[in-house]
Amino acid sequence: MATEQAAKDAVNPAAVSCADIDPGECPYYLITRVSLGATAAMKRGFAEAGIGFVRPAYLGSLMSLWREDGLRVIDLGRRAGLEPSTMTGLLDRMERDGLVERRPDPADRRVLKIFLTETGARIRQTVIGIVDGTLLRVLSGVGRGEIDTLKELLRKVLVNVREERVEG
Amino acid sequence: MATEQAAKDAVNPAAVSCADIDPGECPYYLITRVSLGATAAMKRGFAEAGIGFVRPAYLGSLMSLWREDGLRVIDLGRRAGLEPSTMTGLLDRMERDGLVERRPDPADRRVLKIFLTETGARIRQTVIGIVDGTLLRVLSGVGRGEIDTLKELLRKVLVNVREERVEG
DNA sequence: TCAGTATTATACGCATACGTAATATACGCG
DNA sequence: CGCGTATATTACGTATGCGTATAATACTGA
Repeated sequence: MATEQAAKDAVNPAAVSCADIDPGECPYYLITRVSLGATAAMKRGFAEAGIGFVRPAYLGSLMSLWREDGLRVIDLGRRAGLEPSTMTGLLDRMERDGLVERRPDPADRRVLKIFLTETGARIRQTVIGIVDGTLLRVLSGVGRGEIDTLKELLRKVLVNVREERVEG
Repeated sequence: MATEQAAKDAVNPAAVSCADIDPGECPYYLITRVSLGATAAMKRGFAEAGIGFVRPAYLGSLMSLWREDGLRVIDLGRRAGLEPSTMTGLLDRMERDGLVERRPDPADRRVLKIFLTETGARIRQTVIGIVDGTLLRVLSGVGRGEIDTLKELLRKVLVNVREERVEG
């Protein structure tokens, strides 16, 4: 029956409950610690490659700019998944570190367009290599199919948390 | 053959590469955004339940103290997965918000033991209910077996990033 | 005993992220 | 045209986390 199938596939409270208070069993604990640990691994990867001025937080913006240079602050934030107010400080640091520069848009004086510097453009392949290498290490022992599953599940959760935000 | 099996199970670079620069395909992007989104959802859950003074960052420490009250700062940090220097500020805020208190240990004057206040102990069931409820929403549409898979994969990754840290 | 080392917690500076408020500019409608 | 609204960005305060340095205390071996 459809009902039985639905019940079978439904979330089982026991599978997500943190009532027994074992961090290793709490998805929230796992996600946040993995996120912190992966960020630390990225930071170390950049430092060891001699480009410690590239911070993990820059990745979303750099990736977006490598794909399309000269984006507005707000569009860059949308693609990186960050609030506009977060972008200000981030871009301050990226500018300080010589990766991007802000240029006014003559067509709309409210707008600043973000452009890669020569350095920001040049490090592209190096950075991608470090990100991929770090992911290989962090995901070592996880099979290819499992990685696809992981990505699929995380994408689903990401949709849920974004809807949460909108509803509120 | 063992070799063929190993090759089959090995991480496929194509599965983790961020070279095509699509955030939705990059596990690092997914993990960090899900972590931020889940934390925001927890924060909202507490606020809506009228206990906004409970912050998501307190969860690891609260869970540990509900299990065993009177832990030292360093042991609390180990269980919550946080550095000692991070614990100082966290405990400052938890103390300010009336959830815990520091008490000297007569047996070792370097040590401060952390105890739940009456409030900190009383909110236990409420907090666990909100955490579980938030996880149910965030994981809605994800089947029970998938959640177990997700947890298993995250635990494996967590081990990897912790080894990374030690080796460095 | 006491000199050297280890442990515990904190202090401080920095990075990263959010929300709210303020500022400057653009746009739409009468 | 000009007024009210919308948009883009920044400013500011706060939370959360790390690393390094420091202070106080404990331990250990000669």
